[in-house]
Amino acid sequence: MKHLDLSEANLLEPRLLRLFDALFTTGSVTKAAEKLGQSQPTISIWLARLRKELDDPLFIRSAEGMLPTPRAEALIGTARQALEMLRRLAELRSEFDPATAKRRFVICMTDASHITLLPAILAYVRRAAPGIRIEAAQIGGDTPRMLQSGEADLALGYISDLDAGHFQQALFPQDWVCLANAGHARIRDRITAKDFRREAHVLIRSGTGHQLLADALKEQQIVLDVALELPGFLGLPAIVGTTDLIATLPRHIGETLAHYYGLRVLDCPLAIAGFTVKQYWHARFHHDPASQWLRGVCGELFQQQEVRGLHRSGRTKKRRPRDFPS
Amino acid sequence: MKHLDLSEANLLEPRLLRLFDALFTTGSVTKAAEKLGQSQPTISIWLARLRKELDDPLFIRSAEGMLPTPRAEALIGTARQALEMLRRLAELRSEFDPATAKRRFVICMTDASHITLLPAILAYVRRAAPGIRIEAAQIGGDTPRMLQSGEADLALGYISDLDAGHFQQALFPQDWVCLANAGHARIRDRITAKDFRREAHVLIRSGTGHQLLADALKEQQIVLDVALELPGFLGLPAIVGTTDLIATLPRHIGETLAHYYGLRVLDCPLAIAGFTVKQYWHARFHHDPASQWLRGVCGELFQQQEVRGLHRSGRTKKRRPRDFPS
DNA sequence: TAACCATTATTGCGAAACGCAATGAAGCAC
DNA sequence: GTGCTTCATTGCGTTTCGCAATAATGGTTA
Repeated sequence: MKHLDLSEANLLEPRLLRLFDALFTTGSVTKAAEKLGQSQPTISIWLARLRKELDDPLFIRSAEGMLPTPRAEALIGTARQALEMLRRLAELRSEFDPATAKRRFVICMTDASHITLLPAILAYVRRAAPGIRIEAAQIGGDTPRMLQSGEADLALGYISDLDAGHFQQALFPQDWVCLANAGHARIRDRITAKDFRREAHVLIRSGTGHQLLADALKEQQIVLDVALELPGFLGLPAIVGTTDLIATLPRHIGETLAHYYGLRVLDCPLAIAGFTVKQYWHARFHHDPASQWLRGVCGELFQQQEVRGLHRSGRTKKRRPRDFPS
Repeated sequence: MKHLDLSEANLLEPRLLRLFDALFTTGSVTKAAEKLGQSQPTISIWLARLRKELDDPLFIRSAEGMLPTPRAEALIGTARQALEMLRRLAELRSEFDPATAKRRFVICMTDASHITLLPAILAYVRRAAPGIRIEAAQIGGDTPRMLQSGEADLALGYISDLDAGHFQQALFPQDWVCLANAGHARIRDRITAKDFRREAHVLIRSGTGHQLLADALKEQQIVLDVALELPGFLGLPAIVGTTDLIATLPRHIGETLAHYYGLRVLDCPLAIAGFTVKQYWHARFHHDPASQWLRGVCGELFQQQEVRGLHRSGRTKKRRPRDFPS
């Protein structure tokens, strides 16, 4: 053993504390052995070690049994306190009871999720965990750092190239749909590729899929007639519902908006890469009961059967990502 | 290992507490290893053990180093308290400062010692340990039990057949002298065996040596003219100083009384077994600093050069009595 | 005083645990 | 993809452990 700071040497091990307590209580090495589940010779050796470490005989043999010395009497109180502290440490459990807990969860998500996911989360939480508050934060380049630091508890959406130290769980896949005015003059039950090129369009310049749509258009050398670009989804339903403009969106947000605003949902004629909406959290919180509960809720609400399971981010080679190290 | 009460299992050893603290502080297994004086692989193994015992990863590797989990943050306070308690236990020293201590010492002794020993003890203690109170108790058959229980701290005198578990230290030897009136009509500078038989005597029916004197008289078939028997020493000087009675006493008490009351000290013509005055204490208190101080004082005051050393009571065979077991 | 009993202390040994050099794996920068 | 730092794992010599067997101790009894 390398050199130790002397003030750090010779702290009593729990078994010696237990011995001290048992011997003080019983006055017998034999009885203490029984109490501690060891043999009598073993306990005699432990006593020798305890005597050496405390530099005192501690207990003296007599007709009445092993009697404590003044030093044993002086130390027993502190020894028992130390034992109690160690027991407390062993017994401390992390628990999270949604019915009674009071705390705030910060969930990073896109604007679209405010419409597609947040209402269901909120409804669930208000019913099952009245003391819980939800805060939505913008998903973006800062999201991984926020997850690691604990500023954010969860991220919902699609994050490419997430670095190590995070877990992710697939919720549901996304392909693409077109929205049109229910009373559109030319587009009835389906939209052809020719229609798609001819009609005027409204685009959303934000959100996860925006870049995927742009990539697909470029790749297929299609130039759309973009009559309107919006920074978010706020005015979109009103625009599509009162004009003949076409909107191309991920299915989930598209079907949701169509449902609420009486719009028509059409299969998108353009081949656009799909993606999977996932939930992400940092490995620090993997075992945290509160974190486990929250992502359990989201899993229950949004996960489809065919995407069950979870993944650890980052490169992995031979071995599967571990629940935790060692 | 035999079956243990499950609630007693898995208390953290001090080295794991130290690791927890060091890792929380440094955020690095390598730095924690340096701090704890172990190699990095060793500390990594300890961390694995800590993780298993607390059922949590505790620290997650990141670019910023090893970051604590919520469970680590929840437990670190209690872990540090436990460490502090163990350090306090290790650092607790028994000390006794005569200049400041306030307590009572009970010393068992004979009546004679009230005259021969107690004044010197009292004078010393009042000067060197003003907060100390001395209580004299009667030495007798109950003395060993009182020493063991702590009711008495020390015994001064001669105890035959003291059982195991006690220490003893010789102070001074005792032989016998005769006291006579300084103006005695017939006894001048010496008393012959003939004088001894002819003269009238005063006897003390108590004290350590009384039985030894009786044994010697019986053994030598001498019948003394006992004009007076006293239960104690209280009236003895007045009797011897105003009559022609002879008193036969152990030398120390004899010379002390002669000095105070102007009596004549004569070598005793009768062969009486001598004995050694000792101090006795129980093994429970052997290392107690307060007990050590008190018997150091008595040793300093009363011990003569030729009787230095100490003995453990009770039968011993092959090995010398141990300072303490093991 | 010797024998006996219960309890504590010690010895010798097979088994278990430990610490670390060497090396693999992980995370990140270039 | 390479290189660097740090954490995790492996294999092995060394140390420590628990206990059966037994010695020693303290006290009682005949």
